[in-house]
Order: sequence, then structure tokens, then C-alpha cells
Amino acid sequence: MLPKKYNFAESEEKWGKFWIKEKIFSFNPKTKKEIFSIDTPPPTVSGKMHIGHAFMYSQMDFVARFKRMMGYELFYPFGTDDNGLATIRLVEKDKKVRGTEMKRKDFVKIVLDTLKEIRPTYIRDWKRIGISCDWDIYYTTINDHCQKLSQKSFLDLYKEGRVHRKRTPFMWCPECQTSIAQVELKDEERESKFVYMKFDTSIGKQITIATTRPELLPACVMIYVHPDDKRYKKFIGAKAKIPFSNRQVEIMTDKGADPEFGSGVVYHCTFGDMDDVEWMEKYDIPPIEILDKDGRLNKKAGKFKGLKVSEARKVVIEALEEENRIEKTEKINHVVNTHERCGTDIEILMTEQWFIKYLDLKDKFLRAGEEMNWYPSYMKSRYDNWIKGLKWDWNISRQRSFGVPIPIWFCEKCNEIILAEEKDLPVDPTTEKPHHACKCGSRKFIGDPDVLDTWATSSLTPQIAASLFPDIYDKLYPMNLRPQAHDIITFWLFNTAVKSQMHNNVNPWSDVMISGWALDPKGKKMSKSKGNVVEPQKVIGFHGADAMRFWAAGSKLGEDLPYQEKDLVTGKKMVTKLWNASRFVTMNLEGYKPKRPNKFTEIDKWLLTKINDIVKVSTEHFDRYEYSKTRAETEKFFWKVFCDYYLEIIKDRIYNQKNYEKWEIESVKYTLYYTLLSVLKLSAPIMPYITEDIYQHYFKKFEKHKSIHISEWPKYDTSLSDKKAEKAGDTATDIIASIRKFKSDSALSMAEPLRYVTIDSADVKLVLKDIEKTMKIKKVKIGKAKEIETENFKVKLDVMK
RNA sequence: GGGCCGGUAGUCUAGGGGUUAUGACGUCGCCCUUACAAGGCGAAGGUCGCCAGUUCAAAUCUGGCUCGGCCCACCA
Repeated sequence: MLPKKYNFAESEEKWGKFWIKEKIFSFNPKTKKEIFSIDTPPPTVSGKMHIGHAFMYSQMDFVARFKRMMGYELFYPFGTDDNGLATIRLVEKDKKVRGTEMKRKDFVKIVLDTLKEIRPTYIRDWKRIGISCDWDIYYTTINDHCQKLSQKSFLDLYKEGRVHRKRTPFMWCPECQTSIAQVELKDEERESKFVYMKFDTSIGKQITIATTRPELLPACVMIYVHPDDKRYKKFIGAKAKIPFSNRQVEIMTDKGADPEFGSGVVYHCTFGDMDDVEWMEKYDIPPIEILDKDGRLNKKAGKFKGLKVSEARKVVIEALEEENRIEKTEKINHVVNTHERCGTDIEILMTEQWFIKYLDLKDKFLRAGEEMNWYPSYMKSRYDNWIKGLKWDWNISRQRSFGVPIPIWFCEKCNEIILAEEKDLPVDPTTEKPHHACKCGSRKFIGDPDVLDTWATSSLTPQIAASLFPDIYDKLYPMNLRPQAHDIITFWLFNTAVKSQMHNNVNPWSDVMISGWALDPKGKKMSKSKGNVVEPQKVIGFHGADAMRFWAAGSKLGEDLPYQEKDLVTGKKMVTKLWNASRFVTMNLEGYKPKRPNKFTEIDKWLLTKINDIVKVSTEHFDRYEYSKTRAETEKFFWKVFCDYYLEIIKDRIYNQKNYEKWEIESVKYTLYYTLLSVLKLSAPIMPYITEDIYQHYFKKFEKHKSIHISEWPKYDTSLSDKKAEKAGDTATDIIASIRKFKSDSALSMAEPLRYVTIDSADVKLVLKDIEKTMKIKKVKIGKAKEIETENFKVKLDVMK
């Protein structure tokens, strides 16, 4: 017997513990079942879970739980991504240390120790929302296992000639003081000054150049005009003098100069943006490097030395004004590239970096995308667009103190590159030495101080997780499913595909499932700065994890969903309704031993037909990761059909069993048992706690499974489908609805007895008694009159069509 | 500028050629009916963004426009 009230807080804690203690979600590597493997996104350990996480991880978990009930052995690990900036900040704050002031190995150790400490607290949030991972299959992207695989990936690709090091102009963040990759750029619109500068030329006339970057003037190496621009014909081939210096640069033609824009004259500085790099390569011009790594101008900038870019811009403009070299300035809105992590404008600097060469493999990556099953399918275009727009190879080195070290030494004498040996991995070349002398005989080496881009490691998550079970690696990798949100298709998804294709020539998974975002109630993106962030812990504390998950199941896969508290209330009501209906059913099945009878009443057949249809479509939807449709169908059936009609209809049979034949009682009891269990199972992936609680209270003693979550997903049973009964039942519910409306309009209680109702429909004969008893009618007549009569009055009613 | 997604009752959402357009929240009325008043029953509320076209038939398909979101490219 179910208690009167359902306490979600107690229940969720209880079953959460139960699942872990009973190892309900533990992966069995020796399984004979087919494995379904999920490349779980490892969240960044940075304190607290965000509602967006709760949203996305819930959606992933619906699928996991569904697949488990479908009979798969789930390989469902849980890792954390800890080699990025967020972790550094967290650990530095927590342990009051500075990563930059200590040896990398020592800092990694502190990080790992800290993680060990805070991990249970951190993971608690994920457990709380009911994620059904096997928590023992764990990795952190900074532990030895991951470092080793990441370094091995680097070395393998190096040996294949895919990884190379070069000194080249590349995108640099002066704030973080590291190089970055194309994917880390973020556009930001800025208002800035468009300055028209007058340069003296060798033909005696001045030429006007419009620029937003006057501070780069000392790095000007060339001036271009469009070949067809008549205004500047006479300047072609002439020299222009760079103000504040004695340098002269040539004026030449290039079609890249747009006559319509600015003055039509471009000055080429090394480097204002990546286009300048292209020009430099095109004309083989040696660069003038005026910027240092800290974003300040150096001595090559002459009198502007030591200034930051932004300061230099003002000072240069002032200096130009003093010399009367400014024709005019305009305000202009333009888009600049910034570092997505810190928002700083990026600069182009000549540095030595490691790259993975992959622009030549674009077609291969596009083909890889073709071979994946995309859910929803349109998300693939984001992947395709990204690949088509790729312009630079993947810069994988970062100038940070913390991360996976690049396993390389340089010979101090001959600069030869020495690779770490695989058996020694993971290595930190800044503290360890190679085993052998260099070819040149020298034993003096410099370990590469740089680390790998975090994505260079997290792009290996399928291999990282699978290699935790080396004996069955081939069964686990490639994986079945990559679930993730749409914002990191170009980062994580693409990079993972790249690595898998490069190393193994296969896709890392067959299916990708792309979630949307949780937005604020107005449909805006949540962010700390806007102060519109919703904390899942609070929400769950108030409404429960099942209610939160019910909300998360409310949007189509891939669609963003505004977070509205009322939707959580809806979820909570659903939980309450499930509880109450189950309480009613189970209290009336006391002493009943479920056994399928060979005969059902019409109305029972009606319900069984309906639930079987729901099972069929729900399974089809879930197979396509359309959990939201399963939720909608199940919810509608449960509330509108099962509770509003069926339970009301069968009350008389349940309460007054003596008035019925034995087979009619057997029929209703089995129908109740079967239908409720089916509804619970269909709801189990979405609301795991309430369904488990009810299952454990009642169904477990008849069903053989320890938990509803490892019981079988309902099967479509055609033998329980009866279309004729379905039609009769539908008519019955139509009639009941009409009589309810009549009672409601007449301000009568639903319990008000009616003397008679006349119905002009013949196909309700088999369900007449059900209608009578449900609506407390003494006699239902079949005829043309369409009348309803109570004790006090008689009305004509258009009940039936 | 290019790509993708979306615009459906006050709010959120489903549907995606064919009777009266789904559900929830909110609103209004009635009802303590032995599962549930955090409920039940009922009602009101919609030019399905705009304009064309295809079709016997368009919320649904096509084209254009418009607004919003995201991604990408950008102009010195």
C-alpha cells in the first residue's frame, strides 16, 4: 500500500543511494548483451552545476535509461575535464597557490588531490538529477591515463608527419599570453575610430590611408591600391614615407584594396589581422614585429615603445595630429576577433607553435560527417559549415603553466627534436630527461615548456573511456552515441572526429545527439553577468529532480527551452498525479496476483488498445532520440485517458464487485496492472525516482527485476489491440464528456443521479453499463430523443453526433 | 554578407497538405464524486509573423519579405 503522500526529497535520496549500493547501473565488461556506449561529456569542474547542464545531461540520460530498458548493456562513463583554465582558477583559489609559481608536476598533483577532495561534492549534483552513469568508470582529463593517451596521440601524429612545429604569425591572446586556435575566436562588435592618415610620398603628393589600427604604423611594410583605381594611378611604384621613422615603403597594386572603402588605400602592417599574413606570404615580405607577447609595443616601434596597443592608438593619433597628418576621423562599427575566454582583442604575433596539419583532410572530415547519424539532422550543417570555413591548421600548443605537457625535448646544441618514448608516458619534459644523447652527441636538452590545447585531450574521450577496459576495447570503441549541446559542435564534436579519423580512420561514434540550451524565462541566454542564471540545486530542492527532468523532456531535441518555473510546477503535478493514480490502482489490487485473463470487457479492450498504441509510438520516438514525444504521448494518455476516463469508468466495477461476473473483475484488475506498469515504464527514463518508488512499493514482488530501470521496456502487443472496442470506448468517452458538460452547465455535482439519458448511437451497446455507472444514470436508452432527465427537470441535449 | 533554426491563444509548447489546430500555465464558472482541492468537471481565449504562388484543399509545400536566436565570414 502506498502512503498517502509522496515525499520526493526522501524518495530521491533513497533511490539514488539504492541504485549505487545495488550497482544497478554498473557496467559489466563480461556481459553477453549488446553494448551501447555513450561518450558522456566530461563537465569542467568549476564549482557548481548550471541549469543548462541539468537540461542537457537529463536529455542524455533519458536515452541511456531507455537503451538500458531495451536490453543493452550500457557503457556510460563519467569523466571530468580538468585541464583547462576553470580548473586552474578553482584550485588556485581553493589551495591558495599559483600555478605559474611552481613546477608543473607539483601543480598537477595539487590539482589531482584537490579533485579527489571536491569530486564527491561536485558529482553530487549530477547524481542528484538522476544521471545513471557508472560512477566507477571515471577519468579526469589531467590524470596520468589521459595525459598518456593525449601525449601518445601527439607522438603518433608527429611520426605520421601530421604534427609539426613552425615559427609563424598566429593568433595570440595578450591577456592570457598564449596562442589560440581558430575555434577559440569570438566576434565582438566594437565602435572605433577610422583614421584617415596622410603619408608623404616620393612624387611629392600626399596619399591618404584610412585605418582603424594607426598604432601599427611602425610595422607598415607596404601600401596597396586597387589596380583600376584611377585616383591613385600616379602613385603606383612610388614610395611613401612612414611617419616618425626614416623608412619608406612601396605603393603597389593589389585587388584586395577596395576602392569603395575608406580612401581606397590600404596599408599593410605586420600584423593587423590574418589577411596581413596572407599578403606577407603572397609578396614574400619580411615582417616587422613591433608587438611583444604582453601586448606592448617594442623598440621597433620607435618612440612608441612600451605602450599597450590601446594606449599606443591614442598616442599615435595625437602625434599624427601634431604633424597635421590627420585628414579626418570617422566613427565606425566593426567586428573584431576576441579570445572567447577572456574577451581580449587578439593580436597576431610571430611565435613558435605546434600545429596539426589538417586542412588537406577537409573532404575526409566532411565525409565523416555524412556517415554520422545526426539527431536532429539539421545540426550537421553546422559541422559542414565549420569545416568549409576552416582556414588554418589546428594550433595545439598553449603557453600555459598547467595542462598536458608536450612530450618533446630540443637539443640545446643542434636544436634537434627528441620525442619521448611511449613506455615513459606521461612525461613532463621540463623535469625529466631523454634516455639517450642527441644525434649530435649532446646531452643537454630543453624540455618543451608548452602544454597541449585542452581540446587536443578532450577530443580523445572515446578512446580514453574505452581504454579503461583494454580487454574489450574493440567492443567499446567506436562508441554508439555522442550526446552534447550545439554550442560545441565546432570544438568538441569536430575535434573528436578529427582525432578518430586521423588515428583510426573511423568515426568515434555512429550517432550524435545534439541538445539545445536552457534559456532564461524571456528566452535569453543565461549568463552570470546578466544575473539571470538559474541554479538547478535550488530548483530541485523545491520541485524535485523528477520535475526538473520532466521539464527538460519538454522541448524537442536540439531546441532551446526557456526556463519557466511554472513548467517545473507542471512536472511536480505530474509526479503527484502518478502517485495518486498508482495509489488508487494498487490499493484496489490488494491480494491480486497478476494473471492475464482470456477475456476482456469492451472498455478494458479499449484501454489496452490505446496503451499499446502509445507503447508503439513511444518506442519509435525514443529510437530516434525524440524523448519529448514519448513524454507528451505518455502524459496525455495517462492523464486524459487513463485517469480522467478509465479510472472513473471502472470505479463501480471495483467498488461493487459483487454486481459483476468474476471474469469482468479479472479483466479490470489485469488491465489496471498492465496499464499502470506500462505507463510507469514509459515514464521511467524521464522520471526515474517516482517510477522506481512505485515499482518498489508494489510491482517488484511480481516482476523479477531489482529495479524498474533494468526491467524490460514495454512491448507492442498486437493481441491486445482491438479497433472495434477502441471505437466503442471512444464513443463512450464522448458521451461521458457531454453528460459531464451537462452536469457542469446545470451546476450539478458529478455524483448527481440522472433518471435517464437517451443516446442515438448504436455502437455503444457494449459499453452502456460503463456509461450508466460512471455518470450515475439509472437507465440509458437508445433512441432519437437525445434527452437527459434528472429528478427535477428534463432537457434535450445534443449529446452524440 | 553566408548558413542554420524559429515566429502557433496573455505565457510556454505540439503538430508539419485534408473534418471543430495539441497540451500545459494563467483566466472564468461549477463541483468536497470513498486516488488526488498542489484535485475534478466544464468554459472562454488563435487572422498558426507578412505577401504571393502551387493545389480541389496550406498553419503545414514553394518563393519573397519581416522579426528573433545561434554559427560563420568580413573589409584595411
